[in-house]
Amino acid sequence: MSIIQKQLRTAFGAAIRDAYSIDADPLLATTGTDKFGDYQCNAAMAIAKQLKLRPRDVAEKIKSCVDLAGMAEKLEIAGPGFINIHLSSAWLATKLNQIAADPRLGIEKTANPQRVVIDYPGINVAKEMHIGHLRPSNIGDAIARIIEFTGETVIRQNHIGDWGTAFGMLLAYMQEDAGKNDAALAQIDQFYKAAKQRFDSDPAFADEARATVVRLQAGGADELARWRKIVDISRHHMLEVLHLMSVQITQADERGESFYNPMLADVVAQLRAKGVAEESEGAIVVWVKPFETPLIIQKRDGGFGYGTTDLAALRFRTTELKADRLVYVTDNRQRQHFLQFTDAGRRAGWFGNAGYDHVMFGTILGPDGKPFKTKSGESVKLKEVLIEAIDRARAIVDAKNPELPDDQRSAIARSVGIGGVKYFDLNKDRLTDYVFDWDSMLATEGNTAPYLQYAYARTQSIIRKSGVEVPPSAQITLGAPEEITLAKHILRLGDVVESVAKELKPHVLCTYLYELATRFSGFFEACPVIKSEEPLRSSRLALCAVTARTLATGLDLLGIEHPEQM
RNA sequence: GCACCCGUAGCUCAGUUGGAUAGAGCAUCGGAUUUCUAAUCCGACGGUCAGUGGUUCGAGUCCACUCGGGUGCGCCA
Repeated sequence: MSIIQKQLRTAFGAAIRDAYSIDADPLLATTGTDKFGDYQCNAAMAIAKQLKLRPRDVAEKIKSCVDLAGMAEKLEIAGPGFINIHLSSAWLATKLNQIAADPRLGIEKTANPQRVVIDYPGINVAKEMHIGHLRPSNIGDAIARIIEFTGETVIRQNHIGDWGTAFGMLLAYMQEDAGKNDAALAQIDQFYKAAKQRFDSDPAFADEARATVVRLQAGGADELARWRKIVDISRHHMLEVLHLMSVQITQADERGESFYNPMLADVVAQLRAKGVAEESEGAIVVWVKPFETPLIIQKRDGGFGYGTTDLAALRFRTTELKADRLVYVTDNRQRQHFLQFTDAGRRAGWFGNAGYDHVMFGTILGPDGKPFKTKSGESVKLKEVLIEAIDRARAIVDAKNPELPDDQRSAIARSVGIGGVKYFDLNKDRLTDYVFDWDSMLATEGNTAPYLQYAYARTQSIIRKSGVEVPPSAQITLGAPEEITLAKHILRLGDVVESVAKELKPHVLCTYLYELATRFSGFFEACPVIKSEEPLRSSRLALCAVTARTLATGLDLLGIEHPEQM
């Protein structure tokens, strides 16, 4: 929960009630610029309009009624009726000391935890992970961590693509040669492409592929065994890559499309019974308002598609998993499909009271501004990208800090390389497409992971050199402007976390952390710590320690590591 | 044809339920270092917020239309 905003909101809400006997939103906001103070209450204009009074008079009245209990140094009325709030540095210091003593930095867990089902990263089986899996893995993971941190019960669902007609052609292709059955994933990836080519060009093979799907879906023992083998190989690879990029997904989170297969017929039957679905051109479909093409629930040949699976999963999550909130992390290209199947699900009554968020994101582009592909037009393998990130980071570490032991440089390179890729991806609003650019990701200047990690390493360096074993619990006093600026920012973490958990926009947390790092750098330049006399030394050391924990907490929530030294 | 997303500084992007003189970074230029890690900091330059009209105390933000870019749309996922 927030520390500053919540108190201000309560105080101004009460003041408005005292002054006008109405409940109005205090319309609290940060000022954005220091000269207007730290926060502002913008309620006076709205209330003045509602009650037909003069805004400045309303602002005066609110100001005279509000009791901030020492929070503010002064309140000023400006412009048409803004009430600017300048926080008191003594009050800030008190609050900062409170959160410094709290393992969760003063951020309370929610009183009534919700069950939040998060669907990510939705990887397809039988193919190596590629660059397209970076964003759902990364964004979904950050969102899961953040929501979990607020105290909600997070249920991760890795809705892998482990079912469907593609497996028919893959199994049929592999069946042609017994040797292919022991293939590794890299080969299966090749088989998949070859099988698809055969499927498109060879009608006899296509028929065999379709027949194989039917046998698989009917539970044919041989087909099932070979299918399981492919899934196992794929899972091994998937978990390895996700682990390499520090994504918190385990096999226990896996609930693939195949899981829902036994429910699909019932889903269709229910939708027909409820009058949501109808027959059209031999298929069973659901028509959704503005769209000219329907959602197909059952194909003319009797088979089911992903729309049916998504509906089955929706129903499963609200009924069996008892979800209070459903979060889906997918490409924005699936927007229409999500509008369609969620509308169908809503009409069927399968949402219950659960909230719903479709977390969409844009495309990663290559240097040419088109979706990122290799020169030959192949998809870029995610594992290779991650390895290259680590290699590039290693070269930077070697150049900057050659005296560190070899294994430590390797560990730093991993944190910086992976962190650089992840932060670059999280740092922008999700919907913007971006060009994959190594130099920008791994730059040590600007709003990048290495800059944040460096700031953290500096906090640790000071603490290390201070000779104090345990981070000091000394009282923080705020004197220098850089100290006050830093303190104000630290105290905003709760507001930011709350906002990100609600809006599901990790880039807001990135911006917060970047500003935190710049403010720490300003403090670092202007305020000597170790060289200062007591009690200033201990106070500043404690300020470093709480800054460090704030940075570390934020980076943890983004799934980005923070080495002690760089 | 139908639908969705986007358009802000030379470049990459922020801009919280509508709030004050639209902010950062990169690049460019100019400064700071016998350092607590310079993987740093300070300053300068840089804007018809694609356009037009509307809503109101107030619009980058909301509404309508236009232009421009991207994407998705019956039996694949």
